[in-house]
Amino acid sequence: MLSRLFSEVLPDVQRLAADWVEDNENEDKDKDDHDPCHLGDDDLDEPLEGSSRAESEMAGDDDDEDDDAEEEECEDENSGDKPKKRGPKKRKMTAARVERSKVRRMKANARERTRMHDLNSALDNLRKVVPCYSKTQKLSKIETLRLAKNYILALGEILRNGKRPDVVTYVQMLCKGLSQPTTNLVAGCLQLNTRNFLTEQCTDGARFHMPSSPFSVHPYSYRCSRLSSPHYQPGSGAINLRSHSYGSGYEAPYPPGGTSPDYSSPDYEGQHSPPVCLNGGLSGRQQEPSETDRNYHYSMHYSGLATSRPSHSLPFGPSGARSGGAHSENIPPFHDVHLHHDRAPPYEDLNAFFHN
DNA sequence: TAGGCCATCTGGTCCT
DNA sequence: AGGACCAGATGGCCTA
Repeated sequence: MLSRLFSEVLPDVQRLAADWVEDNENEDKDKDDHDPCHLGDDDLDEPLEGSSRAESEMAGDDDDEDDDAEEEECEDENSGDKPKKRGPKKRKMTAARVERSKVRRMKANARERTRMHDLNSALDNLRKVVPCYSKTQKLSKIETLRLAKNYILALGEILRNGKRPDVVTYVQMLCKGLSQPTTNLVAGCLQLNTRNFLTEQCTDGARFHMPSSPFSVHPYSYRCSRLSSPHYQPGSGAINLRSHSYGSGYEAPYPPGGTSPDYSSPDYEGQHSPPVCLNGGLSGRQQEPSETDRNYHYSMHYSGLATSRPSHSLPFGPSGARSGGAHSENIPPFHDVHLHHDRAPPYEDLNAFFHN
């Protein structure tokens, strides 16, 4: 791959290098006739000089002897009346050296690209395991990290308390510090009307009570691979998401404290069949849904999504209450308001969530 | 058009 | 010495 890249680019690099050297030499003649070994201010090769040989060998460079000869010549001229400078010798930028430098830089660039691709790949994997996964409308990197952090804290809080929070509490925990679009997205994924949600947040400060969710959705009624769990009673008070017109591109979060997605289960359709739908009121980096997406899109409407209230005004903003862990003093108490899930989640299930 | 997000390039630093 | 990692700069794309 790299070798192919080099073979494709090398001729251009050589040509560019030759041009560059030619230009440089012309400039040198204009302003530095007295110093044939002058290196311009834009001599970017200096810090990378150390690795030149290995890479020149890689590039099949045969000009090293010439380079050395030129260096010697250069040093001889320097050894005149000027005092000798310590440290590494300044080397003249020959065409071969410029070429090697560019090859080195290209290799470094390729590595950096690969590294960033790996990083992005890891971020994609993270997006798949945090709430609201979407193939078409990805969370930004920073929002993914924030949501992941909140998700971990929320799950930890559930573990600690042994109780499941109501959906509003859960969403609020997830949305701490998130941008407005992401907050909308998360709330939408939980099928929560964000108008109520946000109003509740802002009128009740860091502590809040359970609002009446317009959908009466229990947070643990998301698609769950372990519906056979004795603790789960499908269709009992919670929206059966399976009967929904899935496909907004969003993946609901796994039931917090409930069950883990069983990727091996045929029931679990992974990230490809999101459970809830939004109406496009998200203001984030949205892409036009594909025709396929539209087929199962927008079955719900969140009229309150386009609120102009900045996210940082929310009581759970970055400077506001924090959740989870030892810094949970502002965590609202969890409420169990749904009849069919009003018992603490079995810890086996919780553990299964982390070890699926 | 401004702002957000992203990919890429680049040079510096640190580590093995 | 070479690679990994990092942060700054830059330009493109998209959306409000």
